[in-house]
Amino acid sequence: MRRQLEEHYGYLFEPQLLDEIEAVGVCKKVLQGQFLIDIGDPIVSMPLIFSGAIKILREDSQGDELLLYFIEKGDTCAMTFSCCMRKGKSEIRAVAESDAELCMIPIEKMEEWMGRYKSWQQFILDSYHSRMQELMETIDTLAFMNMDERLLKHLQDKAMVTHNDFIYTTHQEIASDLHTSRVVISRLLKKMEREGKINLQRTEIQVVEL
DNA sequence: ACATTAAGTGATT
DNA sequence: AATCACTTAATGT
Repeated sequence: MRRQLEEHYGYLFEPQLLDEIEAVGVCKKVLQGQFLIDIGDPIVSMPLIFSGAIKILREDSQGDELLLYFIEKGDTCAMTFSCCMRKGKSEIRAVAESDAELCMIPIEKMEEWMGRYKSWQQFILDSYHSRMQELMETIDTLAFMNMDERLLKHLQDKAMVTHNDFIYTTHQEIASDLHTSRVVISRLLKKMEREGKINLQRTEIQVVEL
C-alpha cells in the first residue's frame, strides 16, 4: 500500500500525511461491474483511486441511468466531499468500469486533514474543481451535441480511462450510459464502422480513429 | 438441439 | 431519435 501511495500521491502529499493515510486507509480491490456505492447509501468514506477506472452514474425516477463522468487513478470522488459535509446520502452510483484498486479514507479524517495539511486541502479543492469542469462538459455534451457526437465522445472517453482501444461492452450498455435506446446505438455504430472510425465485433468495439 | 442473449434492419411516429 | 416488430448471428447448456 505504501508503494501505491508513493507512486500515485507521493508528489502531492508530505511524508507525514502519507503516514496518516497509510495508518487509517483501507485498501480495496474491486472487479469490473462491481458497485462501489449506490444512490441513497450513506457516505462513510472517500476513495483514493490507485488504478483502474470508476464510472459515476445518475438515475432517473424510472430507474434509467445516465453517465456523468469517469474517475481514474489519482482522482477522488468530489461528490463525497459535498455529501459528507452534511452527513448526507449518496446522490450517485459508482460502478467499477474496469478492475480497480483503491483506498478508503474515513470521512472524519478527511475533515480533520483539511485543517492540518494544506496539501490535502489543495488536493480536495483541485479535484472538486476538475470534477466541476467535467460536469460542465457533460452538460454541454448533453445540451449541444447530437447523439452521434455524444457516442463518439463516449467511446473516446471509454478508451481513454481504460487505456485500451478495444472496448468490451454491449450496445445495450452504451445505450443505458447515454440514456437512449439500443437500436439507436446499433445504427450509429454501424454507420461509424462504415466510415472506418471503428471496428465492430460481438461484445467488442475497436476504436480506430481517436 | 434448443434456449438465450447480442446485434442488424425496415417501417412508423 | 424512439419504438415496434422481426431477423440473424453468436453463445451457453
